[in-house]
Amino acid sequence: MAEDLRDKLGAQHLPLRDQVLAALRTAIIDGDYLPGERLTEDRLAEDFGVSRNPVREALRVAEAEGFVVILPRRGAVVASPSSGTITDMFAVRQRLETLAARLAAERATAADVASLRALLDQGREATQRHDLARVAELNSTLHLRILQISGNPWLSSIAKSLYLHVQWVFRLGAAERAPHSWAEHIQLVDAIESGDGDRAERAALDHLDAASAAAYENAEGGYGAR
Amino acid sequence: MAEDLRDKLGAQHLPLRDQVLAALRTAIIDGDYLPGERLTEDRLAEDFGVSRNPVREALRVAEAEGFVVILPRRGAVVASPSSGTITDMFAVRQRLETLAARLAAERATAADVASLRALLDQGREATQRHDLARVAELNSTLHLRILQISGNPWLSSIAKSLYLHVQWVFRLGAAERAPHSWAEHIQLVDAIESGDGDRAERAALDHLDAASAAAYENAEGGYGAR
DNA sequence: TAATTGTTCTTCGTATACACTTTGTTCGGA
DNA sequence: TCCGAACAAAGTGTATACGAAGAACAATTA
Repeated sequence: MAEDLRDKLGAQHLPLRDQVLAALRTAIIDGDYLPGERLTEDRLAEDFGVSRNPVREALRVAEAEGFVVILPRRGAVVASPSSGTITDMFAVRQRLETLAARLAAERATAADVASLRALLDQGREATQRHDLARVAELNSTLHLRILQISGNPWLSSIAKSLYLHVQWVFRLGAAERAPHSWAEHIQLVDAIESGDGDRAERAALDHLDAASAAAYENAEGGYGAR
Repeated sequence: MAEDLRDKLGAQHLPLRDQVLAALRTAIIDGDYLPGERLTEDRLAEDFGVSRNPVREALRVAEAEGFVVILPRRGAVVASPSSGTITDMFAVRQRLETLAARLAAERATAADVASLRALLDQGREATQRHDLARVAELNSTLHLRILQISGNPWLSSIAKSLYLHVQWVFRLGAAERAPHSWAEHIQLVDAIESGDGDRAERAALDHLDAASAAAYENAEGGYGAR
């Protein structure tokens, strides 16, 4: 990689607040900070080894993204995704990801399709190796890639954020449903390659239906306010 | 999300950062700060009469919302909505607002419908008085109200943010197309009242098509990168 | 027991300091 | 005149300290 060169030129010293935000997000998604848990500024500052300022800025963005709730004069707590919001999230995702699939089908170049197929291959391989973590990672990458191919930045950024939340909820509910979702992925990529928007949309819909059904199986008795 | 908690506890404080954020948003939407304009922290702090901290926190959120772009070590500039993003925004809005209309139709109570009708009446009245500002305001309120009735917080917050951006782009492109949009609004509310999701979705679609067509008429020669 | 008071924790906002980048300017030399 | 390097200015990024005020909880009192 030529990145070491750029590092030397000091081009991108990404601000502490962004590192903190990223760390905070993954900590929440990974369940290191559990829903309802209190996140005082001092504590986070200490956890991440920075001063309070970057922490505060990261918290504001995390609030805007829905990962934490900030109570005036009382500070931040990790948000509690209720089973209600799962339904809501999937309803929105359905509209958004079907659109993404359609746009991707209409705009995908040969190179785009090739990159999707490559991910599919890696996914099949990882599934055979029972490398669940890798499968989940590839799953994300595939979805994000489709969003990117759709070429609509709004769609992309909104769906990306939703997708993170879905991951979060999934992990809280323990199981990842990875194994059988790859068949649907193949359908989806086939449809995108065909350039048929309707077909791509239908494939995305099937995929989401299955995903939301799986989410509900996991969700039984998992969430609840506290 | 957890709004019920909120208004119970930290009643009516309204942190400065939120006031600054609101002021910043409206300043940008109203064109007081023009796209590409540089927003130094000191300047904003002075404009709003606060210190740098609240300003910084507001800026981070404004960045997450897409109103400003923050260049590392160089500060914030007002974002430049290009004509490309208008198409993208309307594509997403179409998916989202049709969903909102459907959900609203399925869930609206008699009181909900009444509040929509009240807005409609006020809108008709304001139109007769040629009070354009008021008409635009009622227009927003109506849409936001429908989102609220949909009962899906994700949908609501995402669409709300998109809606703000649409307003922004509209104002930059000068004209507001308020006058003839009320007929469509009436159709929409009628459909919601009927409880027929399909019909409501169709009405929302018609409305958006008209709006996006109007946006394009305005947009001709309006935007352009700088 | 119920109400009141006090203490403590923590956020919120202000102020200040300083390192480091980026940008703009000036000035000497070809 | 033009070029480039040294220098100065502006502004962000981060840390730290401090006072004010709200909220929670414990202690005290009626």
